[in-house]
Amino acid sequence: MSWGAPRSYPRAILHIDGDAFFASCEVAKNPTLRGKPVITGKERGIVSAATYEAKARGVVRGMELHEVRRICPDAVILPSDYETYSLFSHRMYDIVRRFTPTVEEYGIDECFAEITGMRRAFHASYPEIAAEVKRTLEAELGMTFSIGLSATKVLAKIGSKWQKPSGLTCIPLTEAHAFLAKTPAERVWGIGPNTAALLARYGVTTAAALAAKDEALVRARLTKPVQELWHELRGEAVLELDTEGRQAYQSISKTKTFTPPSADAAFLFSQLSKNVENACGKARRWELVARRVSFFLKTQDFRYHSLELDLPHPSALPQDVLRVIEPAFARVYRPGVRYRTTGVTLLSLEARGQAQLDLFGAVEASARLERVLERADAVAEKYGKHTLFLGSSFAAMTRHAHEGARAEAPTRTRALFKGESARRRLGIPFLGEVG
DNA sequence: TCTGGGGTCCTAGGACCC
DNA sequence: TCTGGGGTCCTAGGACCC
Repeated sequence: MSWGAPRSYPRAILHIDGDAFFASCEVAKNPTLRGKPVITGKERGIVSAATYEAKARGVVRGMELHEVRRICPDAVILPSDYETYSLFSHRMYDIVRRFTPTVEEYGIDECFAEITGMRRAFHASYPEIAAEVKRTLEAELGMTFSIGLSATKVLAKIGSKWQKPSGLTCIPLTEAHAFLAKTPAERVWGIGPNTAALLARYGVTTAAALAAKDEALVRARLTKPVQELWHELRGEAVLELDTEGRQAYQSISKTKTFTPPSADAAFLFSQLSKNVENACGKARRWELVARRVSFFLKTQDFRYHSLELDLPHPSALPQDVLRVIEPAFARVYRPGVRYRTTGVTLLSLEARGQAQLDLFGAVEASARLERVLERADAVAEKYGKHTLFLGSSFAAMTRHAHEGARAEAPTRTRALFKGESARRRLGIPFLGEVG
């Protein structure tokens, strides 16, 4: 800024981050846990979140639970309770919105908030407002938060990470350089391992070095996301807060990793079929239909092989999606190659009601199926998710199925019903009879 | 964190079309 | 038919985030 010294806060943006959020929610929910090493993730067998008491004993994210029990025998290990975490998350957003309407919900445990121009209203400086937000959150939610205050989102993010837990780090532009000099490039929001490696080739290993780079070089050699970071690190806000929240999903995906990896076509297709069923179920819950679908197989060495396809008409029915994937499967699958993960993504989503009619009545035919699926969804809700599934998903539902399954082209999608008595009671036909 | 699941956005190159 | 240039659209894959 050649025209003068930078103002401390041309914009005032907070980044607010819940400390050890899932574990903290458990403590807030059950105060007798306070002060104890508490861990969530029991259902996965690895640590999802750990309180600072647990971290002090050497527990880290991703650690296996038997290891946790060895190094910290008195750890309280709990299953994840996402409904509670989501509730606390919304309470956090609502509290912050009492201070400013400009709040971006970003992840379950964090948000951005802009308080530019609000000093007069609060009769307080920006750091004082930030401190009051922090105090209020902690008093009302019973957990601690780490907050960063600066002129851009990227700088505020650096601030909230600066001191954890329960930190309040203010980075006025007049002092930004000292912070950036101590921030490794790869710790900047938006710089991952690949970009960090690229920057290192230009001699850039700290945030300060990136901010100091010549604009011409940045424009010519670096990607748009990095160019935006360059502006943000220099105190020029180019990433605006998104206060709209999620209007709709851009895509819905379901993936599954299995061990050991498999080269069995029938098994892999049945995994994809299950992915399709799950993704379609989510789409129907959101009353969305997809125009396109992509699926992938991931090899043992983490290479993706994928294909993106049009659906004949917008749909959230697994049968419609599988009819498109089935003939394309062979274009992706290579015999003899072992795959570790399958995945399906529904794309070009739109609200269910606005699906256009096509000339051949496919929509009407689907509508009949849809009614059946609605009943099936009701069964799932009542009796559990795996009561009812497509015949093509069968191998995936059966333990060790791939060891015995034959590697031949997947058969037509046919329904299979496990809970015969429940089916009769609810008057649900076999899916295959209807399709 | 040698690697789980669910997302978003960007980009390079090919196809297609004047 | 060859040559050239340039635009748009599509898609596979990359990169990053929580």
